[in-house]
Amino acid sequence: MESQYNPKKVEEQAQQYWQLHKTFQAVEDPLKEKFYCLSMFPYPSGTLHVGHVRNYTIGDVISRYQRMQGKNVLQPIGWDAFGLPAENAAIKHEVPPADWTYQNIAHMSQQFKRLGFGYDWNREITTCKPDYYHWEQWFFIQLYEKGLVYRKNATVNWDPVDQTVLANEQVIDGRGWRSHAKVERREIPQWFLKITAYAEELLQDLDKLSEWPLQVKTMQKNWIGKAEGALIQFKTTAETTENIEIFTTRPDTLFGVTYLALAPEHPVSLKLAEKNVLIANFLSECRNVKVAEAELATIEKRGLDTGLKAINPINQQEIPVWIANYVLMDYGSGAIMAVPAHDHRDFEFANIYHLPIRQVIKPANANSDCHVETSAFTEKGILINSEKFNELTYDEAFKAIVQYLTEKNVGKRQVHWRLRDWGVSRQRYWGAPIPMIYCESCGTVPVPFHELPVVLPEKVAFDGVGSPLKKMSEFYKTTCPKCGQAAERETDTFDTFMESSWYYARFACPNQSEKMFDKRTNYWTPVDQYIGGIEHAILHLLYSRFFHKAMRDLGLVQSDEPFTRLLTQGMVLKDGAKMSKSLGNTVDPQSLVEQYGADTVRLFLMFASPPEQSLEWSDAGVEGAFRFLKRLWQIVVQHVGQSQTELNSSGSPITAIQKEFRRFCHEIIRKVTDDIGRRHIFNTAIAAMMELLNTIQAYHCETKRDHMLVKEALEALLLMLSPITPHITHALWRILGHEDAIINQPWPKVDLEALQRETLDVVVQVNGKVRAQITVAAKIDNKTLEKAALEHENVKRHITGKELQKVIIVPNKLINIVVKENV
RNA sequence: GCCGGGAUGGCGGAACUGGUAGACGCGCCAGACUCAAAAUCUGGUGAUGGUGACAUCGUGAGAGUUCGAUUCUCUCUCCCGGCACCA
Repeated sequence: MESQYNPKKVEEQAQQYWQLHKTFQAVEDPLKEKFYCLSMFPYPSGTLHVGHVRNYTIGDVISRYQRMQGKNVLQPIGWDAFGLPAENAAIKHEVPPADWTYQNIAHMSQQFKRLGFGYDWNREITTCKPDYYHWEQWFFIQLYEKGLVYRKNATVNWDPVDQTVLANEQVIDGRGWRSHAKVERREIPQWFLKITAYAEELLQDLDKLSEWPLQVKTMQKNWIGKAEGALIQFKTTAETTENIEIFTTRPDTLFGVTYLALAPEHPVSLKLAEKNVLIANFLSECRNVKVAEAELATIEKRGLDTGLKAINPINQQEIPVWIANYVLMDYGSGAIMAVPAHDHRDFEFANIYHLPIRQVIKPANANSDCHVETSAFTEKGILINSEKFNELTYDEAFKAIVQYLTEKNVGKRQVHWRLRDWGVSRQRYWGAPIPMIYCESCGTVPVPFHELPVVLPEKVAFDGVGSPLKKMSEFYKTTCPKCGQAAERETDTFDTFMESSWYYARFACPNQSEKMFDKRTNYWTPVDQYIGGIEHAILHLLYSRFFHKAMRDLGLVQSDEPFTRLLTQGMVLKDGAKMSKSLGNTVDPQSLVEQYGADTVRLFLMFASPPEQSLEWSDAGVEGAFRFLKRLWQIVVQHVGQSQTELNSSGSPITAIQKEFRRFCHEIIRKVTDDIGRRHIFNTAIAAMMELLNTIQAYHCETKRDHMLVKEALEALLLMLSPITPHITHALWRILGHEDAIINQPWPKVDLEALQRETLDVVVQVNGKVRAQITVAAKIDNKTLEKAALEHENVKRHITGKELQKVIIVPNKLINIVVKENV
């Protein structure tokens, strides 16, 4: 027996045991309740960072806890291996993206293993390998054949010097990161998935996700953004341009419209620019803004009066038509009716260009502030200055005005979604090839299933100027599957969100080479517990939900939603900023593991803050976790070494101290079970276990019964600690004398009888301030309790000479005596 | 700008459903052990006043509801995440 805690040795031995016994190999067993626990798979960026360790420790703790509850647990791991950083590294180090990626995977796998996570490594997935993206390409074609895929123009950031498309991240202050040239918005044809076909279901089914954090559901709801509104036609005075159609959620403000505003990319804007140099110049200025909503929403509002006039269909008033840089082409029809009195953005714009502001809504109640001279009044209220619609409420006016417009055939009610279809084309090399062929005579033809996968060549020279695929005739030159004539492949690759939208289902059958999924997928899916960063609250989780529903409609999976329960971990920050390589504020978990061992690092990360909160990293405190484990080791070793002959045999009945010790021990089991099992809050569970160890340490062990009680407490402590620090508990369980490994033990049970107590400490307040604490019999009635409280010296001091108003009793906790000064 | 979240001792955090603010840990202070140091152990530790019992103040700022507010409502400040090509 080791008298000193040696983490390295202890951890190697435990890991060897798990490997030898294939402990974490998941086997489908219809007779056992399954539990699929998944942490979002990592991008193989090079080395693990603290955020990774936190994420995967949470998953491992939950997996091991569920295993102790008797579940058949699957916990897989894989690599989200396509992506931009590999291309950057390729340029920097002159190494093909594939080589760099595989090296990183090899290194990070070792780090994972050293941390002792209970993964089924047989199911490892690497998304940049053809056996994975084969089925992504296959699925894409399935969607294409179902009409859920189409091609249209979309705007990208164009670097005019490097002649390449830039990611938003690569545009810094409006300029390309390498060339420093001003980026331009440019339209190019791209492939889209019709996620909007599922908008309604994606919105409705949020209600089914009872075990998702409310904040994530709210964000998704707002992102999908179902808006009831109206589509309204405005005739223009020029005969050459067609009508301008706008979408609004506020048809009740139609009388307040003082101008129309078009997006710079609006067809009418483009048409006007053809004949007008000023407009053309303005449009080209608007092009120097990167493709990001945050960018458009924060730039200085600028506009140009086109000279064109439009007619308000409700009152035939003539209003000017402007082009404005704050109008989004992607939302609604790319044109808006501007109501400066009742919209913040229109108000700001109208003030800059001295456009009229006409109030048509007044507050419904007197409490609201409404001063349209100084700011827009955006609340829903009562109509004024709106002719026959005056005095109507929002709901009445909405109905009446839309009905009027419908009758005149110039408008109609319309449901509008903020959600846009998902553009999946990327003009990059390091991604899954889009399996499409362009034939001059047959048009666009999908690659036949038997020719899949379209394999991405890995041995490439990568210079960063455009995709190497566009220069590789051996890749893009092919023949048309329909007519057999020479044709060309699509050289764009998929958005990497494609790979991460279905990997969770593939983990059930990663070695299935004949089809995307098999019956094992139905056994394991949906994921019971999904864990990942809060930064994925919208995009990744929404895309996965969409894929799951689309897969269901193709008969590939059986459930409606991919992830039953979701835990969104907070960011790991250092010095108040997100830890990232670019900021140079990363902490290397590897050196901590070498210094203290994996258990200490795992324990510290789980103890430092609750999982959903952001974690401010500090080096201090790791030492404290290590001290706790050293102390645990010492106490177990001492307990085992305690000679039985030194102990008095205890024929006497159980003492009050022994009873209280056991009560405390079971109270802790109850709390830790609740914290880990229900609340998923590990820091408080660990705090409780630290209290238990403190209590065990302070307990004087004199009799054989004492020894038994301490043993019971230590065993419970090791079992409860084992999901968090699996290695040290593996060793100490053996030291306590157990033959079977702790990994096979069930979770400890609370003895409800042990929890019973005879006395209670009750707080006594006078007018809400704590004045005393009294110890009373647990079964005390309210009258006796009140009497005891009133008799306490300090309470008396605060109530004598005052009039007793009432007494409030919170059972088993608190009594508040409310008194009033006698006047 | 819009959507979502956060702010509690010197620091990380606790207080779960409106009921003792500061559990647990770090740090710090004192003591024990030691020739000495490290390690370890014991005690103390929100602020102010008081020998003490105790009292007053105190959860980003300001208001409100309540017998009672870190918790609920309103207004504001600062910080973090997302905004569709970072993953």
